[in-house]
Amino acid sequence: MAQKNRLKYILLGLLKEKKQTGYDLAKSFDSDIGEFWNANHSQIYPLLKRMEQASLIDHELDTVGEKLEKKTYFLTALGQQSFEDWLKSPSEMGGAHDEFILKLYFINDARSPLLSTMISEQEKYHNAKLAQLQAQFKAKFPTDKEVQANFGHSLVLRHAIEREKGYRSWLEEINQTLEN
Amino acid sequence: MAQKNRLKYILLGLLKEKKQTGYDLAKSFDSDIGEFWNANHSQIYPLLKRMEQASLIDHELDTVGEKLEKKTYFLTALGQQSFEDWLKSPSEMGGAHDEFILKLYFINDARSPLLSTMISEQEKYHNAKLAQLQAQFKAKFPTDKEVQANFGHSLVLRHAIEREKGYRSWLEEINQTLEN
DNA sequence: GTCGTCATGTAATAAGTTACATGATTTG
DNA sequence: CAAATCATGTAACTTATTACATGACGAC
Repeated sequence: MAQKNRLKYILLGLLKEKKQTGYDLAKSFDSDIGEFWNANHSQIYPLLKRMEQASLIDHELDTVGEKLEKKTYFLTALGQQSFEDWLKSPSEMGGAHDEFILKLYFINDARSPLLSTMISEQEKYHNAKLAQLQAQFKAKFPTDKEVQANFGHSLVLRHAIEREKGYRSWLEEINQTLEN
Repeated sequence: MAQKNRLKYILLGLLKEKKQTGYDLAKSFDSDIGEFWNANHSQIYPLLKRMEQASLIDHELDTVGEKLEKKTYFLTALGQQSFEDWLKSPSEMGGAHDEFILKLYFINDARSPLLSTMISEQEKYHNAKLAQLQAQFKAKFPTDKEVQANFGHSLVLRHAIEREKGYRSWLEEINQTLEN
């Protein structure tokens, strides 16, 4: 995808919240934001360099132990501005990528023997996912105080939870249709 | 995305349903399947060539009018097999790309003045989208007969509809939270 | 002292977008 | 006869994945 460089803005956003290393940034995609975007360190490190050349970010060198140097990146004024501009720009829609749905699209016979295993595989996955997200929400937002302090984060998690609930009920609906 | 060549399987699936040209295939992404994947003709034409070299598909030349030649592609036995194998393989999860949610993630102050316009922009879009999808469903699947004949298609559309409903109620939920 | 994690990079390849380029046919 | 659509392709570029490569630090 030669897209609109969304990763750049994600990194700016993450760095705006807290100055951190490329390694830290890469880990961010393991939870929360990972529900809606992903990136590997091999994509992040070169991009950070380019962003620094573009004066969007800068870094300081911190030494851990004796030798290990790490680069802690932070936003410049230009980076701040660029990020705000992105937030204000209209959001582009679409881009859902779901391989299971892709497959379903091609199964036009409701009696296909493939359906039952495919669906139960999905149910298993999405049930686990839902449980995991709900646990995550409870852990991160136990009271309203945490929600207030991280409103955006909470909304995104809630969206992921709603998505999974919707997915699950859609799968159930399919099962019911199949039973008739 | 150096992914798992999902487009290849989509093209195989579409060609399995009906032999058609690259141009036709490109148009398929304007509706239905476009809810879950997209591709341009500039990606499709070269891929068709490679798929033909790999003996997954073959083509016949049809002449339209006096001069215009079009290549009508169809599956080979190998292509059939490759497609069936894909259907049977486990589906990989994740890959939702939603720029609006990405932005929300970074708006951690519930009082941000950006929120209201962003949300109403989204409501407008998703309401329109929902209406469009529902109209599409009614047009393509007016009775149970059509659903039976194109079960997979109907499920995918239903999923898109459920997705939009979920999105809408999530946005409403946000509005309610904001009013307090 | 080794195993897991921290930490940073590059290279090769694949996938996807945008722009360039051309020409025929159909519809109004 | 002009505009929309049909039809096919290439080129340049960006984005993303997988694999290769190295080494330090911390905990047990």
